[in-house]
Amino acid sequence: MHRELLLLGLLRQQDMHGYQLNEFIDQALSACSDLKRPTAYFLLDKMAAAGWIKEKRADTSKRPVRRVFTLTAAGEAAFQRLLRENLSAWLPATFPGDMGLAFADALPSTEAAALLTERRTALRAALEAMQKVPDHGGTLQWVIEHQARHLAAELDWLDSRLAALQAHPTTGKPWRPSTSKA
Amino acid sequence: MHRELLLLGLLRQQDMHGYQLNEFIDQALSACSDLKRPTAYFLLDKMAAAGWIKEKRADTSKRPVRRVFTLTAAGEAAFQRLLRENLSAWLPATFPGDMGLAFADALPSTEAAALLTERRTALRAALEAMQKVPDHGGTLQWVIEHQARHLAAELDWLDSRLAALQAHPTTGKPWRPSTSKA
DNA sequence: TTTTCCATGTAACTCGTTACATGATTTC
DNA sequence: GAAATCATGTAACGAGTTACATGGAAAA
Repeated sequence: MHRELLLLGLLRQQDMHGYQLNEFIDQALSACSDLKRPTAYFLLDKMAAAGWIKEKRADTSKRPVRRVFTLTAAGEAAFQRLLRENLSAWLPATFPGDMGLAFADALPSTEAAALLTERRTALRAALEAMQKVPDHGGTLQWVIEHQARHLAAELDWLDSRLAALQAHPTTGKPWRPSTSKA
Repeated sequence: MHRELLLLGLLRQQDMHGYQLNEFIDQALSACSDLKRPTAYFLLDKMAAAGWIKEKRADTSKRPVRRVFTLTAAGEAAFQRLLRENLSAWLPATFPGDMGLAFADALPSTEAAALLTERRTALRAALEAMQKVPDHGGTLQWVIEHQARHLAAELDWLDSRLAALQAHPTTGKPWRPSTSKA
């Protein structure tokens, strides 16, 4: 649903064609969405069929004939609905890196520490990259701040883990999946 | 990849059949994975075909004939590889709730505040639910702590946003997607 | 005896991605 | 004239989910 919200939100502010949308998402919104080109075209077609947006073919002087999309009244209504839905709900983030953590005690703690240090390096790089994203103002900036907070929390957590690993290296005694009945 | 890691990790500690795996994941690991039943069966078949696990049909006294899975040497190697891969990399979390934030300035700030307050309530509920998850010990506990930290950071951030919204209610001037060329 | 639990599976579908294909236009 | 850019699309695939189907055993 949040992909539709993204496209509607952009088109609401300004008529755009597909290529333009993709470019902007890639550049300015890479932190906040990973929408791919074919997916965007697919969704645009779908929303056009649903009557949320309408397209007009423009600029015959330009070759592949740009399809410029405009929000309809129905599209504006859908945007309002999706926006409220998204803002009011809390959707938990998923951390793919957690799976490794759960089984980290399968390794000697020195090796776990070494691997997590690698992870820390990658994390720092991501943090620095984020600080170079240009400010687009408005609540778009909220997203950047939001992510920055989480990255900071992540770094904190990693450091505390690493410190604990070095303070008292555990001897790798893994937990066991204790189901109620053996 | 992290789904395979999960199944391998569990089977490494103890032979189990599909139903058992699903049950455990649902109960103890709901915070850390959303692996569904049919997906688990599918992956088990795939990993059996790849030679990572082997099944033995057990307990003829019980009806649907349990398929008990055991890790092979190749499976152990795969587990080691996947674990190291996962621990050493940093995979960014995705926040589906961010999309609404980006367009929050489409609403009057009082309404945005009201909606975010709803979100806050849901978040608090999630936090309390997490504190009731039983302790399974080992680094499985790391996952719980990790998520708890992020939930706390999220709550912090939400509160700071809400405070800011109430301090100086903005007048809804949305940002615009400024591509380099108009 | 009827319901619930155990334990399996499969078919159809959605969503999203990768990779490929086209063709004109500006730039070197 | 070759290469990069603009702008579109499509085909094929993969992963994952929903919903459905089966049947015996234990419990009510």
